[in-house]
Amino acid sequence: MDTRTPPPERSPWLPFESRRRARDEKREAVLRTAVQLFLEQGYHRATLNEVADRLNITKPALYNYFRSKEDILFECWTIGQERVEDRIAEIAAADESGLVTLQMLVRAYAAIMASTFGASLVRFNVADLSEPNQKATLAGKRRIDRAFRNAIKQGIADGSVKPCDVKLTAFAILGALNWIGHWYKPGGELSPEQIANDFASRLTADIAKRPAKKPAEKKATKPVRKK
Amino acid sequence: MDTRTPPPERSPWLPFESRRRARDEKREAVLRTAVQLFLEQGYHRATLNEVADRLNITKPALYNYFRSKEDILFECWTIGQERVEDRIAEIAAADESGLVTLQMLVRAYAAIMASTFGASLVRFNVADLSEPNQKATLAGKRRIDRAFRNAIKQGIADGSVKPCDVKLTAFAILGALNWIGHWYKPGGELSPEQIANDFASRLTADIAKRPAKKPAEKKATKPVRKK
Amino acid sequence: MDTRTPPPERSPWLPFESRRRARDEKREAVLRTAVQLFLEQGYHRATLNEVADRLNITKPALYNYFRSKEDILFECWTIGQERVEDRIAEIAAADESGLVTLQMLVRAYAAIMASTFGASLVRFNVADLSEPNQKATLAGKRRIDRAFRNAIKQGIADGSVKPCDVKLTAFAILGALNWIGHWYKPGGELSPEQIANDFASRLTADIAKRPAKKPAEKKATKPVRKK
Amino acid sequence: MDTRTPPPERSPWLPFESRRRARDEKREAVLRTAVQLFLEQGYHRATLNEVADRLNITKPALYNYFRSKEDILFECWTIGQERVEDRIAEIAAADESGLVTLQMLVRAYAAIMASTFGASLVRFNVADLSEPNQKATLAGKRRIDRAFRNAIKQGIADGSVKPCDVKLTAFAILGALNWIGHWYKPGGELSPEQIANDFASRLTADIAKRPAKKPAEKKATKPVRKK
DNA sequence: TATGAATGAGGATTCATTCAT
DNA sequence: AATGAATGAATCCTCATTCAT
Repeated sequence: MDTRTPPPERSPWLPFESRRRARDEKREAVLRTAVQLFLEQGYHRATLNEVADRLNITKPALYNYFRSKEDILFECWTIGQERVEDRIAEIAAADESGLVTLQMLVRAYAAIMASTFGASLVRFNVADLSEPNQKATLAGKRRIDRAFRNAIKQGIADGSVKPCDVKLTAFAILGALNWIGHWYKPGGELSPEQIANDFASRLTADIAKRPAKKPAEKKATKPVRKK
Repeated sequence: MDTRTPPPERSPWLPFESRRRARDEKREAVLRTAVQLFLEQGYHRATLNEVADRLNITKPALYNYFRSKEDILFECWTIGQERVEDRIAEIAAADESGLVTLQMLVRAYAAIMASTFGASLVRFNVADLSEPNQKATLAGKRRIDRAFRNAIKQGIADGSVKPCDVKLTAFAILGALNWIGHWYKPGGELSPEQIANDFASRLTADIAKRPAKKPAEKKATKPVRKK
Repeated sequence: MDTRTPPPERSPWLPFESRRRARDEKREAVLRTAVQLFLEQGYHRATLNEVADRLNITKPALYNYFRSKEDILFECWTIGQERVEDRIAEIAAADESGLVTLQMLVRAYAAIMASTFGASLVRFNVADLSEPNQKATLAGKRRIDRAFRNAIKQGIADGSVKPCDVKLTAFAILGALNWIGHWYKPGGELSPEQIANDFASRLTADIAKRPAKKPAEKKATKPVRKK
Repeated sequence: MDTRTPPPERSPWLPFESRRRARDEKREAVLRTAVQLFLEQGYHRATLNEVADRLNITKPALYNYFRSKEDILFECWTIGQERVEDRIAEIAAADESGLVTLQMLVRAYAAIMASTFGASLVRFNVADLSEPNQKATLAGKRRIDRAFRNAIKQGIADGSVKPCDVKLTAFAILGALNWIGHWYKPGGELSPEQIANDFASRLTADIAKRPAKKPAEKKATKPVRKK
């Protein structure tokens, strides 16, 4: 409907490229709108009609980009999940001490929880996904869990974290973090970064061997002995 | 099921009483079944037919006890909420120090979160309630928030709690607690009481002025070194 | 249901009689309440529960007096119909001229239309009755029609009425009368009797041979030549 | 669906136009079917399934054209009402004497009553409409009433009508007319036009100052002095 | 790619009616 | 005679999804 009459001197790939890009942009727009609506009203109350309306398109048009409503739901969840996993990978690559790693995880995860796609991780209902997608979801959740638990275990091993029940500790920390997805409203007193920094120290205070004073903003600089 | 064969000296009210009791028992049975199903499948996927089936009655029979599906949802929520508020009132009446009060709140709330009606407090979607019921729900949530914040404030005032950001502290604690409603499965390694006791000390460790001895479930034992 | 343990000194008939009377009174009360409600809300919108509520009894109690909702509807209609037929018979027995008979019919029918049971004759929907009852209803309507047409025919024959299309004349008169059942509200400016008298002359004015001066209130005194 | 192969000189709007037209035609088809069914069985007994069946579509398809069953009911009523009001406006514009105006109203209204949409005006139950629609309905009925009353009043004023009780006269006339909606069956001996003409003279005979001899068919030719 | 129209599946709700007490 | 509880049948309506254009 657009790039008709492509100027002959341009590579024939460009229109294709730009077309793909346009398509991806529209896909994303749908997801952004949908995740917003799902969070506002819940997955079931939100209708595809409403999603389409907000985008000034019609309902069937959505099916050019997604196979089903559930597909949209799952992709929203996936985006959040990928963001988390990317950060986890980055942090793992930093190869810091257990405590510092944990603090970095907390900070990163807190920030994500304050975003729409992040909140979708904890506010969507797994039961609304198809069986295969449920599995993927649960696997993802487990990976996050594992990242936190591993950091704690490592911390205990490297002496940066006091011995403690790893599972419960991880649950407590993740619970506090996930809750952000429920109470955080953009435009409040605290920015996501402030919350993230506060939680990074707060949630690790009781298990840090050396009273982990506010870990630095951008980087956990505290020279806790590297593993 | 009841006082059939009424001895002649019994009050003529008994049949009435027993009928009322039977009715209340049935109401409760419906709520127990419904809350279970709602937690398993989510409010929208769960159908009244399924609720009725599990109770070996027919769908319209439910309407003898509840006005609508939403009514059932709200009553489930109400039961959980009342349990919490009852405990809050009891704890407030105990008139302990801020820290101890907070620890008692944590312990009580954690235990409730590990029950079905408790979990419904955090796993149901407020958007699924009618406007007036939404208001009631939010008011209830606020009262819980306030109870925790007040305990923290009081603790700061009476010196049992370190100065801290009251709001964020409460959010962190409540988040860890609410998360129990998502991960706790009956029959796991830890009993609700164990979780409750663990969290009571864990979640207050970093803000307790004097090494929060593991507040006794029966007794506070662990001499955790002061900071 | 029966005369168990009849008090020995009283006639065994009296309790039975009075019981039957009580029963009949209740039946009538149900009908009065029902017809009222049916007229207010329409047969389908009116529920038996509401009928029962207004009588301070419960819904199943109604089934002691009637076999079904439709039964109630039909009996309401029957009462109205009987009232009409009784008057028709009386008037026929008076053996007056065609015109006078017609005027008497109009007056009588108008008054009935201004009553609840009368209005039910024209405001209930025949389609809501069972097949046999529909037949009875239609037969009744036909008898009324016939009474009016006969009076007109007779009037033409005896010279008290101008020659005219009998069928259309009857339709016009009955239409005006039936409409009363729709617009008459008790407590208005005009009493049923006033309306009845007015219509008696109004609706016959154009077909009366001799200008039918207001026929007298109690009796159609106008000495139209007797047949 | 049609105008494929658009001749280049045709407006590009045609496909749109034709689609809109198709839509309107379908809407109308639904209304025609529905009004028929509602008249046959009554609004409540008639189900949307049956309406859809008669149209060879499925029930939910109806919701492309109407918001609810009641919406359909109301639109049926509206069509009838508009037909009446259009004729009223035309007749008012003719600016004839009161008597002639009245006769024109009677003739027009009688003809409409013999149509399905006209009959729906008097055979549907106002109580089946939503509150706002009830108001609209009643307002419409009042406008019709007023048209008739005004004609009578004007007739009295201009001397073409004998002094009389305006309200009762209008009731009598409208009653006779409305009754047509109940008894008229297409295919009977009399055509709607015949009925209309008959009633036009019949219902005004008793109040016409100069014995209104059969007012002419197309036009009230009787040289009643123009106002 | 986008749309209007249509569909199938399902779900909550209402209500007359019955039954055991 | 009356009641509370239960039922079965039905109906409206919603919505994700598909299809022809």
